[in-house]
Amino acid sequence: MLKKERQEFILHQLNLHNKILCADLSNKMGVSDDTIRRDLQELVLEDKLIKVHGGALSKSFHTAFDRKMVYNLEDKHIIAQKTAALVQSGMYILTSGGTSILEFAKSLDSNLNATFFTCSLNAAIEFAHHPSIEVVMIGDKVSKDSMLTTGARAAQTIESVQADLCILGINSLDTQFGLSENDWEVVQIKKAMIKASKKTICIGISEKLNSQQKIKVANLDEIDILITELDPNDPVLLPLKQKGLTIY
Amino acid sequence: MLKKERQEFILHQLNLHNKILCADLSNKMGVSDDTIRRDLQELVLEDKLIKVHGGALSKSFHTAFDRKMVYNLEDKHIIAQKTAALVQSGMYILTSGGTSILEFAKSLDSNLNATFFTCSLNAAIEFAHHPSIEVVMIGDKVSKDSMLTTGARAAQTIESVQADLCILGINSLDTQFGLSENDWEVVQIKKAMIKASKKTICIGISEKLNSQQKIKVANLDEIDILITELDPNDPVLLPLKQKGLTIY
DNA sequence: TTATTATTTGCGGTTTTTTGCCTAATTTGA
DNA sequence: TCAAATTAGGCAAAAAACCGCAAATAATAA
Repeated sequence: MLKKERQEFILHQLNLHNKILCADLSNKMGVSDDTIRRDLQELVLEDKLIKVHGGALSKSFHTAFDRKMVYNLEDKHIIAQKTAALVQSGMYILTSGGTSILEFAKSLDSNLNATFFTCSLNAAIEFAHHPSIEVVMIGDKVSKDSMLTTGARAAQTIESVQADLCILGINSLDTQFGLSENDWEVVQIKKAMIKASKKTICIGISEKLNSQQKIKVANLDEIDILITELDPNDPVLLPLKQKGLTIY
Repeated sequence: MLKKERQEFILHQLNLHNKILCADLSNKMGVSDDTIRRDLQELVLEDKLIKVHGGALSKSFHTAFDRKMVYNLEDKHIIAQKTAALVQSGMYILTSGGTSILEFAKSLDSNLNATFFTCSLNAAIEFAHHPSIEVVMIGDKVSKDSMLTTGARAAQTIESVQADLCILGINSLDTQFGLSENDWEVVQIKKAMIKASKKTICIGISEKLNSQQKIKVANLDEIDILITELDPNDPVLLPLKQKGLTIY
C-alpha cells in the first residue's frame, strides 16, 4: 500500500468515525506504528486532522464543541418560542430555573399579563424585567448549586397556589424512568410544583432525553406536554408520544 | 476512549446538566476516579469548568450574573470592608439590597459562617456565591423597581426571625427626618427588618446623608451604627454622632 | 540497464505520557 | 465530634512517542 493511499484511507476513516487509534490503523494496514505516526504527523502539518496521544481526531469533531454551544443557544431559542406560545394572559404559572427557562423568560410577549411563581433567583430577575408580568419569588433557603430556593416553606408556599401551568426545565427525561434529577431538595420542589398545577410542561433540548439521573421527579403520566427543539414528528420523540405526552 | 475524547465528553455533559459527579463520569466511561479527577484538573487549568468537591460545575451557569458598573466603587469598597468587620460567625443577619450591600457581600471573609436573610434577589445571588454562608431568600411579590420582594408575606417572614444584625443600604439619611425612602412597599420591609433585629446598621456613601425622601423608614434612635466611606471623625458626621449613632 | 540519489520504512533503545493503585490528608454530612 | 467519601501525591506498569540508524524501495540520470 502506497503512502498516499494510506493517508487517504486514514482521512476516510476519520470522516467516518471522527476518531482513530494508531494501533488500529497499523493493524488494519499491516504497517508499523511508526509509519502511521509519521503519516499522522504529515497530515497534521497539512491541517487535515488533530493528533492526540494514541491516535487522532477529526477536525470537525474537535471544533464541534464550540459550535455546539451556539447550536444549543439556537435550540433553546426555538424551545423558548414554542413555550411562550402556550402562555396566555391571566395565567398563573409555576416555573423552575435553568437556562431554558431563562431563555423562555426573555421570549415572552411584552404585553403578556401573567403571574409567575418561581424558586429560581435568576429566573425571577429575568421575569421581573418584563413590563407587565407579575413575579412572585418563592422564599426559602437558597441551594447554592442550583440557585433555587428549596425547603419545607417553599414547598408549602407552592401548595397554596393553584396554577394553570407548571413549566419545568428538563435535566434528564427517560421513557422508562421519567423525569429525574440529582438534587434531592430540588426534586421535592419540582414535585410540589407539578402537584400544584393543572398542566405540566417540560422543556429542554433533545440531548437531555433518554438519560437518567439518581432521583425521580415524576412519571411520564404526570407530565402533559414536552417541548424540545425538534419537530414534533421526529422519530426520537415517538416513544414519548406513545406514552401519552403531547409534543410541541 | 482517548483522553481528549473523554474531556470533550465531560464538557458536553457539563453543559447539558450544569453539574456532574466524578463517580458518575468514571462509571459512564469506564475509567478510574483518578483519571476523571486528572481530566477535571486539566480542564480547570484551561478555564473550562469549575471544580468542586465530588465533581464539577459548568462555568457559564455559575458566572452568568453580570456585574453592573457600580458608581463610587472605591468608596463602596471601603464601606464594605468596614461593614464586613462587624459580622461574626454564627450571626443571623437581615439585609436589604442595593449596590453597597452587594459590595459588602463580596467582601465577606470566605470562612465566615453566618446566616443571611434577604429580600433582594441580587444580594441573595451574591451571598450564595460564598462557600460557608447560608442564604434565606425571603419570598413574596417582586417589586420591579428595586428587585426586592415586598408584601405582607415577606413582612410576616421577617417577623418570624430574631436577627442579630440588620444591615440596610441608605437611600436618604437626615439628622431630622431620619432614614427615608420613596417606595412604600420597600419601607414596610425595612421597618420590619429593623424591628426584627437587635442592632441596625445603615451603610451608604456620604452623598446620601442630609437628604430626605417622602416616606420615613425609621427615626435616628432606631439606628445603632452608621457606616460611610468617611473617617468616623469627619465633621460631616458630627451631628449624627451627637444624635447617638455609632460611626465606623 | 546500471549507478546514484532520495525517500520511505522498520527496528531497537530511550523518554514521555497515561493510567490505576496505594496511603495519608482533607472535606463533607450527620 | 465521628464515619464515609473525596482528594492529593507518590509509585509503577503499560502504552505511546521520539530518536537515530540502517535496510529497503523508488526515482533519476548516465
